Parts: sequence; C-alpha cells; structure tokens
Amino acid sequence: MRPQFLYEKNLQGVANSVKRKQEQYRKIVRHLYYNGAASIAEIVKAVKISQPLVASLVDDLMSYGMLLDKGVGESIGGRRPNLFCLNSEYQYVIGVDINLHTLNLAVFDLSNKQIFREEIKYFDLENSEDYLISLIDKIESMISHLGIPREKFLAVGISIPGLVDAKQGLSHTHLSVAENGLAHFMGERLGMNVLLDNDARTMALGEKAFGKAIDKENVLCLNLSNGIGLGMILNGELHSGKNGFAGEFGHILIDPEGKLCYCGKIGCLETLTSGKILVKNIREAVDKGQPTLLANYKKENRKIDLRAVVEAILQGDQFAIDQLNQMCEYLGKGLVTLIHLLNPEMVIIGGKIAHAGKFVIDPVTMSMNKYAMSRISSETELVCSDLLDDSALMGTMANVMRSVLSLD
Amino acid sequence: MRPQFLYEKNLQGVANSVKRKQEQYRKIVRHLYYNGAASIAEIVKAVKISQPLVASLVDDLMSYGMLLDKGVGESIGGRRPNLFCLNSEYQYVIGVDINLHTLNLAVFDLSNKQIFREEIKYFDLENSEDYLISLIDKIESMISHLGIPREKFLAVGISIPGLVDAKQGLSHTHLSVAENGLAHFMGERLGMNVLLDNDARTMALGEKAFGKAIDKENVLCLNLSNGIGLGMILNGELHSGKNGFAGEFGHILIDPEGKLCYCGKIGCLETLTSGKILVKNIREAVDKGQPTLLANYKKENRKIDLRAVVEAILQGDQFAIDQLNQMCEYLGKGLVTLIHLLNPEMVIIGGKIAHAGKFVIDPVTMSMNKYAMSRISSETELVCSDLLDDSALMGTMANVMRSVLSLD
DNA sequence: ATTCTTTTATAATTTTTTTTAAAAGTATTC
DNA sequence: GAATACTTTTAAAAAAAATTATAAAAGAAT
Repeated sequence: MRPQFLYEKNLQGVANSVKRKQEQYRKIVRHLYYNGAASIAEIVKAVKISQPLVASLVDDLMSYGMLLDKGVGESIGGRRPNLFCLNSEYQYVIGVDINLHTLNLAVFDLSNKQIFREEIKYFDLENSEDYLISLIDKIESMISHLGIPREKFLAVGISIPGLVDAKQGLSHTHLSVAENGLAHFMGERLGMNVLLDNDARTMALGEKAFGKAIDKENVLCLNLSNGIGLGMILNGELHSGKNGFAGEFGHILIDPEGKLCYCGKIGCLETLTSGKILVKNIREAVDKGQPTLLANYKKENRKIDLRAVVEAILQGDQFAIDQLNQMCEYLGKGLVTLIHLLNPEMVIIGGKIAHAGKFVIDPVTMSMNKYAMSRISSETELVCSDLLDDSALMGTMANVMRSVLSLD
Repeated sequence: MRPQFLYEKNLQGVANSVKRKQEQYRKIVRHLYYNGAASIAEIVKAVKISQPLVASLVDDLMSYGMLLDKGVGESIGGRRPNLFCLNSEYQYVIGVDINLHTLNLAVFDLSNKQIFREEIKYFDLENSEDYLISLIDKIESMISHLGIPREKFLAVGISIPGLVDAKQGLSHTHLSVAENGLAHFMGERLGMNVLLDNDARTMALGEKAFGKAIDKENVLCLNLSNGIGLGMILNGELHSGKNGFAGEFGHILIDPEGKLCYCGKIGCLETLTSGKILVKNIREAVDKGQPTLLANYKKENRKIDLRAVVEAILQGDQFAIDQLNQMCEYLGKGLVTLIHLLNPEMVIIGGKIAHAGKFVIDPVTMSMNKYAMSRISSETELVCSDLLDDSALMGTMANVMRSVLSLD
C-alpha cells in the first residue's frame, strides 16, 4: 500500500480486499480532514468501524507519515484520549483561479493553509496555445520555487469562467484549444491529476467547505462580478446538470420587452444587472457630468472599473449606491425565480460586488420581499460571502479534496 | 430477524451486526426489486458481497418467504444459474392519489402490479375532519374487501397537491387540519407507515422508477393539469428544497406587465399558461360564439373541462389547438429558464394536458428553440409521460419502495 | 469425448468484531 | 486528602463474520 492510495480509486485488477482497505483509510483521512484532530474513539463513532481495526488503520497511516500523533487531549471524564491529526505537510494541492484578466495561483497544505499565494495581474485569458504554455510555465516555476517534489502534489484544481464540463474536463468557452480537453492537457504536461470546474461552481464548493455554506444542504452561490455566475449546492451536492451547463442564471428571461443580450436572446438578467452594466452606466453618467466620487477617477486618469465603483459605494457615494440599488431590484427578481424553484436555505453573494456588503444585501432583500411568495422566501437567508476574493481558490482546494476523499 | 426487517431502519439499541445484516438483506432485495429475477452470481456482482455470503443471505430470505426460487435460467456458456426473485405477494403497498375532485386508490404487490385500483369521482378535497374520516374509511374498506391482513402492508404512499414537507409529513395547502401532520395522522389511524409528498414530486418519482426517466440523472417532470406543478430529479435524487417547497414553477415571473396572480404577484407563469386559463379562455370564446367542436358541449349541456378540451384537440379542433399553442409559447419561455438553470437531460410533460401528446410537445419545442441558448437546450429531450394518469399513483409506490429500500 | 464455462458448494484463511481487561483519568465521599 | 466509584480510552484475546481459494456440479462448444 503506497502513499498514493488516496486518489487511486476505481483501480481495476486489484483485489477487493485492497479496495476495501483503501476505503477504510479514506474514511479515516476524510474524517480528520473535515473535522480536525480526533481520538481513536471519536473516529470509531464517525466512520463506523470497530475500535481495534481503527487503531490498526491509524497505526498504518502513521507509519506512512500521513497522520501525526498530537499527544493526549482533554479528558471528558475518563482516561485522556490520544489525538491524531493529518500531517498537513504530507501532500499539497495546487489551486489555479483563472480570470479574464488575472491569474491566481496557490499551493495548499492538507490543513487548507495557503503556503504560497500569487496574484498575476494583466494575465489576459485568450484561447491560444501561448496562454496555455505560459500558464503551465507559471505553475512550474511556482513548483520549483517552492522546492517541493512533484510526487508530493495530490492534484491541481482549476477554476475557469464559462461553460465547463467538469466530468469530462472540458472548458468550452475558454481555452478550448487545449488538446483532449483542458484537464487532460494540463494533466499531461504537469504530470499531475487535474480537476476542472466553472468559477461559480468552484466558489460554491469553496463556500460549502470553508464558507457560510458549511453544514447547509441547499445553497445558491452567486458570483457577481462583471457577469453573473451561479453555483448550486442541492441536496448537499454540487449540481452541474447533464453537461455541466447548469447555472446559466445570467441568461434567464426577466424583461421580455428588454434589450438584446450578447447571447442572442432578449431581456436576459445580464442585460439588466451585472458589473459590466453597472460600470458602463456609471461611466456614461460621469461623461455627462454626473456628480459622484467617481468623477475624480476620470480627472486623475484612473480607470473606472468595478473595484472603483464598489470602493465609491463603500465611501457612501450616493450616485453609485443608487445605480447599484437599481441593479439589485432586477437581481432580486431573478433570485425570486431561483428561490421559488429550488427552495434553498441560503443564498450567498460572492464576486467583486460582494465587497459592497449590506449595500447589495439590503436592496436585494427588499426586492425579494416584493416579488417572492413570503412563505418560501422567508426560509431563505441572504448573505455575503466572507471568503470573498479567495472563494474560487479555496473552492479549487475543496474540489480536489472532495474528489480525492469521496467514498465509493 | 423478523419479516419487518425491511423498513425497520435506524433502529437504536440494536447491535451493529444486526444493522449490517439488515443492510445486506436490503441490498439483495433492492437489486431484485429494481432489476427482477437474478442468479446468485448476478447478485454478487451487483451488491458487492461475496458469493458464499450472498448464497446464505438468499437462503435466509427464502426461508422467510420473501424470495422465491424461479428455477434454472438460461446458460450463458456454462452451468445454468438458479434464478431467484421477490415473492410479489410477500407484501403490499397502498397508493393514495389525492386530487382536487377525485381520489385514486390502489394496492400494489412487490412486482409493482396494481392488484386493486379504484377511482372515486366527486370526492372533493376539503380541509375538514370529515374528509379525513371518509378517506380513511375508503382505505379501510379497500383493505377489508381485499382480505389481506394488515401486517402484509409495507406502507401507504400519498400524493397530494400543494405545498408539502415530505420530511416532516406535513401538507400545508390541503388537509392541514390533520393533527400532527397528515402522515402522522393517517399512520396512526391506519396502523401503518405513511409516506407523503406533493403530486408533482410523486409523479417525478414515478417517472424515475417506471417511466421515461429510468436511468436518467437530471429530469424535470411537469404536471400540467389545472395548475402547473414541477418535480425535479437532480443528480439522480428527488429535489425538495429546504422545506419541501421546491418546484413552484407556476409562480416564477414571466411577464412583468402581466396579470395579477392569486398568489399576490404579477405576471406569474400560471397567469399565462395553465389548464384553468385554457378552459376559461375557451369557455369565454364559446360564449361569444367561437366556432369550435367544444361549442357542441355547451349545446348538449355538457361541461367544458380540461378533459373535453384535450379531446377536442386530439380531434383536430383548430381553435382549441390555437389556444393551446398560445399557452405553450409561454410554457416554453418558462421551461427555458429551468433548462438554463438546471441543464436537465429530459423534460417530461405529465398531467391531463400530456394526453395531447405532440400537440403540446411541438409548440413547446418551438418556443424553446426561440428562447433558449441552443447549446444548452439541444441537450434536453422533451417528451410526454407514458404513465399519464397513472404517474402519481405509480409514484406513491416508487416513493414507498425508495424509502424502504434506501441504503444507509 | 474432451475441453472450457459458468454456477454453486465447501473448506481454509483472513478480516473484523465482540468481549474482556487494563490503563489512566475524573468525581465524590468520608 | 486519600480511597472509592465511575468514566473514558486503549489494548489484547476470543469469537464471529466474511472472504478467498478450492473443488465439484452442470452444462456449452468444439
């Protein structure tokens, strides 16, 4: 039994007894990963394996170096327990958060700590071999900079905008030039397992594992930046749909009499409410002489982008707040459709706009009150992410660990 | 180990070994229920238990009378297998399909055969103790008529319109007078386990188990009768949401400039497209002298109801078809929202309107083509149920068996 | 007729659990 | 402030359960 046993699933031609043992190890590692240090007795209760067996499995894992003995813990009325925890340095996970204009890289240890983090700006996403090569380059140089041997990396998790078929490892919207699909392409070059998903869904995984969706079963995560993304946790599981196309919230119909959307349809939610529209409207108003803090940006020759707008809002800029409020009215309308259909217990707002905090939550709440059947909507909590800009990156880690530690 | 072992789950104070044995039995019974007769060798592969153990478990089940030896089957190149199947008369399930104006009752055996079926017309649903008493009465007299001893009944499955919290066994919209919730109330009187769910969700379970959704993982089932119901199978599981309120498809916003809905909101899908609206529009037109086959109904003093309208459509009545087409345009719009959000592989249309077959499918398809992003919608098959009026009743059976045979 | 399959039964072995006991505490009582 | 009773944790032995390996039975294919 080699250290790799964790992600060596669905092995063929391997005895059933070996598979069973792997599953037992995985149950224990899983519990320690998701719940932190635990005693043999606690593990026994959690994984439903007998105490002598758990003890011997833990011994094995210790001898592999995967678990550490944390010494004795607090007694709860009897002999003090011996605590065990994951050796956080046993393996690492690479997180890659691909955005339209920036690239975020991170390396996580098994305690979910980012032992390395890098934000590469002006790294414009384009569908070219060149992009792929320099992406791999960035990752490779991160690896060699850290000096961690390759076999120590459990897997690479990637988050990317657009239509993604996670099951097949395909990115349809971006980087479709990658031969055999993005996941396969990257995996081959890096010599590692690669897991791919859409940014909004990855964020949802991040929220479920590390954010406000912990212990919740039905949660919607909105990624409000320049576009509108949606990741759904339903019945405790990420929902991707048949082809991984689920979550096209930005293109649901809101206003039949509305504007043409770039997708070809009329009155999509994204024609009414998105970071792009918000910025565009504000820029136009500034050009027309609208008094707002953002007018200074223009004077100082700084770019009015979404980050600037949110900053102005947080500084109380009346005009920007007004503009956001208008958008939130539509967003609330759209959310009501989601809530009526899915009856979630929580909606988490993430993305750049989430930085606006109550300035988004309040107007969206008002809109929901107006448009929703209260019996249903009153069961749904609306909050902002507290992972914020980290949620996609944290989500890649969550995605990898979810996949590696999944049972059966 | 008594025959009841099947639904005696989550027993407390019972040794782990007993629970494990129950789980093993359940795996075998489950396989035989969902896949029909099988040999020991087939069961071994399906349930992943060793052959000697499976053989002994099957022996046990035979001795309880739960399984039958079907004799030898066809060889596939060696010794002929001994086939085993569920004893379909070992236990029975009662199905109760509550509608606004009729009540459908059935008794199923373990081969899903309706050994008894009764449609009680003019059994108007009202929120009264009287209704409950006569409902129980109907069930009781069915039981005594059949002469099957009470302990032979595995459970009662109920389908009812409106908001239902299946987990808690509560029906909010109808029959809320039942003490401690409908499921508990009925269970106590009948001395049986009772499982409750909303009609559209029950239909979805029926389609998943017996209809066109077999082997599909992401399927939406529309119940198009007087209202619009939606049952969703997502990731292979029924989605109910936090409180069982999921599926309020009839009350998503379609036309912001539209009519007031009875729910208090404006422009709900149900204000534009529902059996009720269809009938209402046609009645008004007939009153104004519109030429249509349905005008004869009025002359003959027969009621123009949804069944009559569908009949006229099937006879080619131009006006009725036109009216349906109009409705389907809106329905398609609504469906597009669903498809964009959930990326299902199939949408099944059920309910009274499903009898219209291609007369619904075609215009809805056209509307979807118009309003949907084709990359997503082209992955979704749109079909009519072939269970039709039986789907809710079949769904109650599916619901009971799903619950009884669920693993862990 | 012989060889090859598949199925099933039995025996041997391994795995896992249950049982029991020991170790190491806490709480309480005198 | 020890002594005693009660807990919880862990280790070891005994028992049970489940699997693997082996063999036999029954038929198919050549």
